[in-house]
Amino acid sequence: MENGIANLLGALSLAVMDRIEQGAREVVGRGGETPAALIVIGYGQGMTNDKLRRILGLSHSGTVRLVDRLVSDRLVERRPGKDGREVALHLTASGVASRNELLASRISAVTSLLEVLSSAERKQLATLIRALLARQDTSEMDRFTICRMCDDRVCTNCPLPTNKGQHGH
Amino acid sequence: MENGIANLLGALSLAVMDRIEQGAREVVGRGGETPAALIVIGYGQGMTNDKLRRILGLSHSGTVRLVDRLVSDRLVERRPGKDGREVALHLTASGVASRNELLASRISAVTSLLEVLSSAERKQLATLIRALLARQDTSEMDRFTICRMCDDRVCTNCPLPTNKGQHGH
DNA sequence: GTAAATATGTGCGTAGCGCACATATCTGGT
DNA sequence: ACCAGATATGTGCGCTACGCACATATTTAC
Repeated sequence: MENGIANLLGALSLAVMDRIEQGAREVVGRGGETPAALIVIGYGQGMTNDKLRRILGLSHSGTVRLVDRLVSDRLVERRPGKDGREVALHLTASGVASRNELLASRISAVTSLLEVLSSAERKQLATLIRALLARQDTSEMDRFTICRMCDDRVCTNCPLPTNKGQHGH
Repeated sequence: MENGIANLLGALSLAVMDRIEQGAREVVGRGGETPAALIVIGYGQGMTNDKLRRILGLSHSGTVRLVDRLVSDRLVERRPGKDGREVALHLTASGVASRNELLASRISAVTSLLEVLSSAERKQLATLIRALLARQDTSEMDRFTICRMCDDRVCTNCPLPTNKGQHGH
Protein backbone atom coordinates (compact mmCIF):
# COMPACT_ATOMS: atom_id res chain seq x y z
CA MET A 1 0.00 0.00 0.00
CA GLU A 2 1.12 3.50 -0.70
CA ASN A 3 1.43 5.72 2.38
CA GLY A 4 0.49 9.03 0.83
CA ILE A 5 -3.19 8.29 1.23
CA ALA A 6 -2.76 7.43 4.92
CA ASN A 7 -0.99 10.70 5.54
CA LEU A 8 -3.67 12.64 3.69
CA LEU A 9 -6.48 11.02 5.63
CA GLY A 10 -4.60 11.65 8.86
CA ALA A 11 -4.21 15.34 8.06
CA LEU A 12 -7.85 15.70 7.03
CA SER A 13 -9.04 13.91 10.15
CA LEU A 14 -6.98 16.21 12.33
CA ALA A 15 -8.41 19.28 10.61
CA VAL A 16 -11.95 17.93 10.98
CA MET A 17 -11.55 17.10 14.67
CA ASP A 18 -9.88 20.43 15.45
CA ARG A 19 -12.92 22.21 14.11
CA ILE A 20 -15.44 19.90 15.77
CA GLU A 21 -13.73 20.16 19.16
CA GLN A 22 -13.40 23.91 18.98
CA GLY A 23 -17.11 24.27 18.25
CA ALA A 24 -18.03 21.78 20.96
CA ARG A 25 -16.01 23.67 23.54
CA GLU A 26 -17.73 26.91 22.59
CA VAL A 27 -21.17 25.32 22.92
CA VAL A 28 -20.82 23.42 26.22
CA GLY A 29 -17.83 25.23 27.73
CA ARG A 30 -16.07 21.93 28.35
CA GLY A 31 -13.61 19.72 26.53
CA GLY A 32 -12.37 16.15 26.64
CA GLU A 33 -15.09 13.53 26.38
CA THR A 34 -17.75 15.75 27.95
CA PRO A 35 -19.40 16.81 24.67
CA ALA A 36 -19.46 13.20 23.46
CA ALA A 37 -21.02 12.15 26.77
CA LEU A 38 -23.84 14.62 26.28
CA ILE A 39 -24.54 13.24 22.82
CA VAL A 40 -24.36 9.62 23.94
CA ILE A 41 -26.67 10.15 26.91
CA GLY A 42 -29.09 11.81 24.52
CA TYR A 43 -29.47 8.64 22.47
CA GLY A 44 -31.74 7.71 25.35
CA GLN A 45 -31.21 3.97 25.54
CA GLY A 46 -31.37 4.02 29.36
CA MET A 47 -27.75 5.04 29.59
CA THR A 48 -25.88 4.07 32.75
CA ASN A 49 -22.56 5.23 34.12
CA ASP A 50 -20.90 1.97 33.20
CA LYS A 51 -22.16 1.82 29.61
CA LEU A 52 -21.04 5.40 29.18
CA ARG A 53 -17.61 4.53 30.53
CA ARG A 54 -17.13 1.81 27.93
CA ILE A 55 -18.36 3.94 25.05
CA LEU A 56 -16.14 6.89 25.94
CA GLY A 57 -13.13 4.74 26.77
CA LEU A 58 -12.62 6.39 30.15
CA SER A 59 -11.87 4.98 33.59
CA HIS A 60 -14.71 4.42 35.97
CA SER A 61 -13.87 7.34 38.23
CA GLY A 62 -13.26 9.60 35.27
CA THR A 63 -16.77 8.85 34.08
CA VAL A 64 -18.31 9.51 37.47
CA ARG A 65 -16.62 12.90 37.63
CA LEU A 66 -17.63 13.65 34.04
CA VAL A 67 -21.26 13.01 34.96
CA ASP A 68 -20.75 15.14 38.09
CA ARG A 69 -19.77 18.02 35.81
CA LEU A 70 -22.78 17.52 33.55
CA VAL A 71 -25.05 17.40 36.59
CA SER A 72 -23.54 20.55 38.09
CA ASP A 73 -24.07 22.25 34.71
CA ARG A 74 -27.75 21.21 34.94
CA LEU A 75 -27.52 19.30 31.67
CA VAL A 76 -28.00 15.80 33.08
CA GLU A 77 -30.00 14.23 35.91
CA ARG A 78 -29.21 11.05 37.82
CA ARG A 79 -32.35 9.02 38.31
CA PRO A 80 -32.73 5.61 39.95
CA GLY A 81 -32.17 2.82 37.42
CA LYS A 82 -34.11 -0.40 36.97
CA ASP A 83 -31.42 -2.35 38.72
CA GLY A 84 -30.92 -0.94 42.21
CA ARG A 85 -27.21 -0.49 41.53
CA GLU A 86 -27.54 1.38 38.30
CA VAL A 87 -28.03 5.08 37.79
CA ALA A 88 -30.19 6.10 34.85
CA LEU A 89 -28.79 9.19 33.14
CA HIS A 90 -31.28 11.57 31.59
CA LEU A 91 -30.86 14.91 29.84
CA THR A 92 -32.63 17.92 31.29
CA ALA A 93 -34.46 20.29 28.96
CA SER A 94 -31.38 22.44 28.91
CA GLY A 95 -29.29 19.34 28.22
CA VAL A 96 -31.40 18.52 25.18
CA ALA A 97 -30.96 22.07 23.92
CA SER A 98 -27.18 21.98 24.38
CA ARG A 99 -27.01 18.63 22.68
CA ASN A 100 -28.86 19.94 19.66
CA GLU A 101 -26.54 22.94 19.46
CA LEU A 102 -23.60 20.59 19.73
CA LEU A 103 -24.79 18.40 16.88
CA ALA A 104 -25.55 21.39 14.69
CA SER A 105 -22.14 22.88 15.40
CA ARG A 106 -20.46 19.62 14.47
CA ILE A 107 -22.30 19.24 11.17
CA SER A 108 -21.61 22.87 10.36
CA ALA A 109 -17.90 22.50 11.09
CA VAL A 110 -17.53 19.53 8.78
CA THR A 111 -19.75 21.02 6.12
CA SER A 112 -17.60 24.12 5.90
CA LEU A 113 -14.70 21.88 4.89
CA LEU A 114 -16.78 19.85 2.44
CA GLU A 115 -18.44 22.64 0.55
CA VAL A 116 -15.45 23.14 -1.75
CA LEU A 117 -16.33 19.81 -3.36
CA SER A 118 -18.90 19.51 -6.13
CA SER A 119 -22.08 17.59 -5.47
CA ALA A 120 -20.74 14.69 -7.54
CA GLU A 121 -17.47 14.65 -5.63
CA ARG A 122 -19.28 14.64 -2.31
CA LYS A 123 -21.37 11.69 -3.47
CA GLN A 124 -18.21 9.80 -4.43
CA LEU A 125 -16.62 10.62 -1.10
CA ALA A 126 -19.71 9.50 0.79
CA THR A 127 -19.71 6.19 -1.07
CA LEU A 128 -16.05 5.58 -0.29
CA ILE A 129 -16.32 6.47 3.41
CA ARG A 130 -19.43 4.34 3.70
CA ALA A 131 -17.56 1.39 2.20
CA LEU A 132 -14.55 1.99 4.40
CA LEU A 133 -16.67 1.99 7.54
CA ALA A 134 -18.88 -0.90 6.47
CA ARG A 135 -15.87 -3.20 6.04
CA GLN A 136 -14.29 -2.55 9.43
CA ASP A 137 -14.32 -5.41 11.88
CA THR A 138 -16.10 -3.65 14.72
CA SER A 139 -17.94 -4.95 17.74
CA GLU A 140 -21.16 -3.36 18.87
CA MET A 141 -19.23 -1.42 21.50
CA ASP A 142 -16.70 -0.24 18.89
CA ARG A 143 -19.61 1.06 16.90
CA PHE A 144 -20.96 3.08 19.81
CA THR A 145 -17.47 4.48 20.39
CA ILE A 146 -16.95 5.54 16.79
CA CYS A 147 -20.47 6.97 16.66
CA ARG A 148 -20.25 8.77 20.01
CA MET A 149 -20.47 12.16 18.33
CA CYS A 150 -22.86 11.15 15.55
CA ASP A 151 -25.98 13.08 14.73
CA ASP A 152 -28.83 10.61 15.02
CA ARG A 153 -31.07 13.08 13.22
CA VAL A 154 -29.11 12.73 9.97
CA CYS A 155 -27.43 9.31 10.31
CA THR A 156 -30.29 7.02 9.42
CA ASN A 157 -28.58 3.82 8.32
CA CYS A 158 -25.17 3.55 9.94
CA PRO A 159 -22.77 1.60 7.73
CA LEU A 160 -20.81 0.11 10.63
CA PRO A 161 -21.29 -3.62 11.27
CA THR A 162 -22.10 -4.74 14.79
CA ASN A 163 -20.95 -8.31 14.63
CA LYS A 164 -17.21 -8.41 15.14
CA GLY A 165 -15.45 -11.54 13.99
CA GLN A 166 -18.66 -13.37 13.31
CA HIS A 167 -17.01 -16.76 13.97
CA GLY A 168 -19.85 -19.18 14.28
CA HIS A 169 -22.71 -18.09 16.52
CA MET B 1 -25.99 20.15 0.77
CA GLU B 2 -26.91 16.84 2.23
CA ASN B 3 -25.75 16.31 5.80
CA GLY B 4 -25.17 12.56 5.69
CA ILE B 5 -21.73 13.02 4.20
CA ALA B 6 -20.73 15.51 6.92
CA ASN B 7 -21.76 13.05 9.60
CA LEU B 8 -19.86 10.22 7.91
CA LEU B 9 -16.69 12.26 7.60
CA GLY B 10 -17.05 13.35 11.22
CA ALA B 11 -17.35 9.76 12.39
CA LEU B 12 -14.42 8.60 10.28
CA SER B 13 -12.26 11.48 11.48
CA LEU B 14 -13.04 10.63 15.08
CA ALA B 15 -12.11 6.99 14.52
CA VAL B 16 -8.88 7.99 12.79
CA MET B 17 -7.84 10.43 15.51
CA ASP B 18 -8.72 8.00 18.31
CA ARG B 19 -6.29 5.51 16.82
CA ILE B 20 -3.59 8.06 16.09
CA GLU B 21 -3.76 9.53 19.60
CA GLN B 22 -3.75 6.15 21.27
CA GLY B 23 -0.63 5.12 19.36
CA ALA B 24 1.05 8.46 20.04
CA ARG B 25 0.43 8.15 23.75
CA GLU B 26 1.94 4.69 23.76
CA VAL B 27 5.04 5.89 21.92
CA VAL B 28 5.84 9.09 23.83
CA GLY B 29 3.91 8.48 27.05
CA ARG B 30 2.23 11.84 26.76
CA GLY B 31 -0.97 13.24 25.30
CA GLY B 32 -2.40 16.57 24.28
CA GLU B 33 -0.30 18.51 21.81
CA THR B 34 2.97 16.98 23.00
CA PRO B 35 3.27 14.41 20.19
CA ALA B 36 2.48 17.06 17.58
CA ALA B 37 5.13 19.32 19.11
CA LEU B 38 7.74 16.62 18.72
CA ILE B 39 6.86 16.22 15.06
CA VAL B 40 6.79 19.96 14.39
CA ILE B 41 10.13 20.59 16.07
CA GLY B 42 11.55 17.79 13.95
CA TYR B 43 10.74 19.63 10.74
CA GLY B 44 13.86 21.53 11.73
CA GLN B 45 13.11 25.00 10.39
CA GLY B 46 14.79 26.65 13.38
CA MET B 47 11.68 26.22 15.49
CA THR B 48 11.13 28.69 18.31
CA ASN B 49 8.79 28.60 21.26
CA ASP B 50 6.59 31.25 19.72
CA LYS B 51 6.28 29.65 16.28
CA LEU B 52 5.43 26.39 18.00
CA ARG B 53 2.76 28.12 20.05
CA ARG B 54 1.04 29.42 16.95
CA ILE B 55 1.19 26.09 15.12
CA LEU B 56 -0.18 24.11 18.04
CA GLY B 57 -2.81 26.69 18.95
CA LEU B 58 -1.74 26.80 22.59
CA SER B 59 -1.19 29.67 25.00
CA HIS B 60 2.30 30.97 25.52
CA SER B 61 2.73 29.46 28.97
CA GLY B 62 1.22 26.19 27.87
CA THR B 63 3.86 25.96 25.18
CA VAL B 64 6.70 26.74 27.56
CA ARG B 65 5.54 23.98 29.88
CA LEU B 66 5.09 21.60 26.98
CA VAL B 67 8.70 22.21 25.96
CA ASP B 68 9.72 21.77 29.62
CA ARG B 69 8.19 18.29 29.47
CA LEU B 70 9.97 17.43 26.24
CA VAL B 71 13.25 18.67 27.72
CA SER B 72 12.78 16.70 30.93
CA ASP B 73 12.08 13.64 28.78
CA ARG B 74 15.42 14.28 27.04
CA LEU B 75 13.71 14.52 23.65
CA VAL B 76 14.37 18.21 23.01
CA GLU B 77 17.15 20.69 23.77
CA ARG B 78 16.88 24.44 24.17
CA ARG B 79 19.75 26.16 22.42
CA PRO B 80 20.42 29.88 22.02
CA GLY B 81 18.61 31.27 18.96
CA LYS B 82 19.91 33.70 16.39
CA ASP B 83 17.98 36.50 17.99
CA GLY B 84 19.05 36.85 21.62
CA ARG B 85 15.43 36.54 22.75
CA GLU B 86 14.61 33.39 20.87
CA VAL B 87 15.21 29.84 21.94
CA ALA B 88 16.11 27.38 19.18
CA LEU B 89 14.46 24.02 19.77
CA HIS B 90 16.34 20.96 18.60
CA LEU B 91 15.59 17.25 18.87
CA THR B 92 18.08 15.06 20.70
CA ALA B 93 19.07 11.73 19.15
CA SER B 94 16.44 10.10 21.33
CA GLY B 95 13.97 12.75 20.20
CA VAL B 96 14.59 11.90 16.56
CA ALA B 97 14.04 8.23 17.33
CA SER B 98 10.76 8.90 19.18
CA ARG B 99 9.59 11.14 16.38
CA ASN B 100 10.19 8.42 13.81
CA GLU B 101 8.31 5.90 15.93
CA LEU B 102 5.50 8.40 16.27
CA LEU B 103 5.23 8.95 12.53
CA ALA B 104 5.34 5.23 11.83
CA SER B 105 2.67 4.57 14.45
CA ARG B 106 0.43 7.23 12.90
CA ILE B 107 0.76 5.87 9.36
CA SER B 108 0.16 2.36 10.63
CA ALA B 109 -2.96 3.39 12.54
CA VAL B 110 -4.53 5.03 9.51
CA THR B 111 -3.42 2.28 7.15
CA SER B 112 -5.16 -0.36 9.26
CA LEU B 113 -8.42 1.46 8.60
CA LEU B 114 -7.72 1.96 4.90
CA GLU B 115 -6.69 -1.53 3.99
CA VAL B 116 -10.26 -2.71 3.57
CA LEU B 117 -10.46 -0.58 0.44
CA SER B 118 -9.27 -1.81 -2.92
CA SER B 119 -6.32 -0.15 -4.55
CA ALA B 120 -8.64 1.64 -6.97
CA GLU B 121 -10.86 2.85 -4.15
CA ARG B 122 -7.86 4.18 -2.25
CA LYS B 123 -6.73 6.08 -5.33
CA GLN B 124 -10.18 7.63 -5.68
CA LEU B 125 -10.21 8.56 -2.02
CA ALA B 126 -6.75 10.11 -2.25
CA THR B 127 -7.83 12.19 -5.22
CA LEU B 128 -10.92 13.45 -3.40
CA ILE B 129 -9.08 14.30 -0.17
CA ARG B 130 -6.35 16.01 -2.15
CA ALA B 131 -8.97 18.13 -3.94
CA LEU B 132 -10.76 18.90 -0.69
CA LEU B 133 -7.56 20.10 0.97
CA ALA B 134 -6.27 21.97 -2.07
CA ARG B 135 -9.41 24.11 -2.25
CA GLN B 136 -9.44 25.23 1.37
CA ASP B 137 -8.71 28.87 2.05
CA THR B 138 -5.79 28.41 4.38
CA SER B 139 -3.02 30.75 5.45
CA GLU B 140 0.53 29.52 5.77
CA MET B 141 0.03 29.17 9.54
CA ASP B 142 -3.20 27.22 8.99
CA ARG B 143 -1.22 24.87 6.82
CA PHE B 144 1.37 24.25 9.51
CA THR B 145 -1.42 23.62 12.00
CA ILE B 146 -3.24 21.11 9.81
CA CYS B 147 0.06 19.44 8.95
CA ARG B 148 1.37 19.37 12.51
CA MET B 149 1.24 15.58 12.62
CA CYS B 150 2.20 14.97 8.99
CA ASP B 151 4.90 12.58 7.96
CA ASP B 152 7.38 14.61 5.93
CA ARG B 153 8.94 11.39 4.71
CA VAL B 154 5.81 10.43 2.75
CA CYS B 155 4.06 13.78 2.15
CA THR B 156 6.08 15.13 -0.72
CA ASN B 157 3.77 17.63 -2.37
CA CYS B 158 1.30 18.95 0.19
CA PRO B 159 -1.98 19.93 -1.50
CA LEU B 160 -2.75 22.75 0.93
CA PRO B 161 -2.44 26.30 -0.43
CA THR B 162 -0.40 28.81 1.54
CA ASN B 163 -1.87 32.02 0.27
CA LYS B 164 -5.09 32.74 2.14
CA GLY B 165 -7.48 35.15 0.51
CA GLN B 166 -5.00 36.26 -2.12
CA HIS B 167 -6.58 39.72 -2.33
CA GLY B 168 -4.50 42.02 -4.51
CA HIS B 169 -0.73 41.67 -4.78
C1' DG C 1 -27.08 -17.83 52.62
C1' DT C 2 -22.72 -16.56 51.56
C1' DA C 3 -19.13 -15.57 47.75
C1' DA C 4 -18.42 -13.50 43.52
C1' DA C 5 -19.84 -10.26 40.19
C1' DT C 6 -21.68 -5.80 39.05
C1' DA C 7 -22.36 -0.75 39.52
C1' DT C 8 -21.49 3.39 41.74
C1' DG C 9 -19.11 6.84 44.59
C1' DT C 10 -14.63 9.00 46.94
C1' DG C 11 -9.71 10.37 48.37
C1' DC C 12 -5.83 11.58 46.23
C1' DG C 13 -2.60 12.56 42.80
C1' DT C 14 -1.09 13.97 37.99
C1' DA C 15 -0.97 15.93 33.19
C1' DG C 16 -2.05 19.56 30.33
C1' DC C 17 -3.41 23.90 29.91
C1' DG C 18 -4.64 29.31 30.51
C1' DC C 19 -4.29 33.94 32.82
C1' DA C 20 -1.67 37.46 34.73
C1' DC C 21 2.73 39.01 35.60
C1' DA C 22 7.84 39.50 35.31
C1' DT C 23 12.01 39.71 32.60
C1' DA C 24 15.18 40.09 28.68
C1' DT C 25 16.16 41.54 24.03
C1' DC C 26 15.38 43.94 19.82
C1' DT C 27 13.52 47.90 16.86
C1' DG C 28 12.37 52.49 15.52
C1' DG C 29 12.07 57.27 16.05
C1' DT C 30 14.20 61.34 17.76
C1' DA D 1 22.77 57.67 22.15
C1' DC D 2 18.40 57.11 24.28
C1' DC D 3 13.90 55.56 25.35
C1' DA D 4 9.09 53.63 24.20
C1' DG D 5 7.01 49.89 22.16
C1' DA D 6 7.24 45.38 20.21
C1' DT D 7 8.84 40.71 20.60
C1' DA D 8 10.19 36.35 22.99
C1' DT D 9 10.67 33.74 26.95
C1' DG D 10 9.97 32.25 31.75
C1' DT D 11 7.06 31.88 36.35
C1' DG D 12 3.24 31.81 40.09
C1' DC D 13 -1.05 30.14 40.47
C1' DG D 14 -5.22 27.90 39.54
C1' DC D 15 -8.39 24.85 36.99
C1' DT D 16 -10.14 20.94 34.13
C1' DA D 17 -9.96 16.32 32.85
C1' DC D 18 -8.42 12.22 34.04
C1' DG D 19 -6.53 7.55 36.40
C1' DC D 20 -5.49 4.49 40.49
C1' DA D 21 -6.77 2.47 44.67
C1' DC D 22 -10.26 1.88 47.80
C1' DA D 23 -14.99 1.80 49.86
C1' DT D 24 -19.87 0.74 49.45
C1' DA D 25 -24.29 -1.06 47.79
C1' DT D 26 -26.87 -4.32 45.13
C1' DT D 27 -27.56 -8.47 42.48
C1' DT D 28 -26.51 -13.17 40.96
C1' DA D 29 -24.89 -17.90 41.42
C1' DC D 30 -23.92 -21.84 43.78
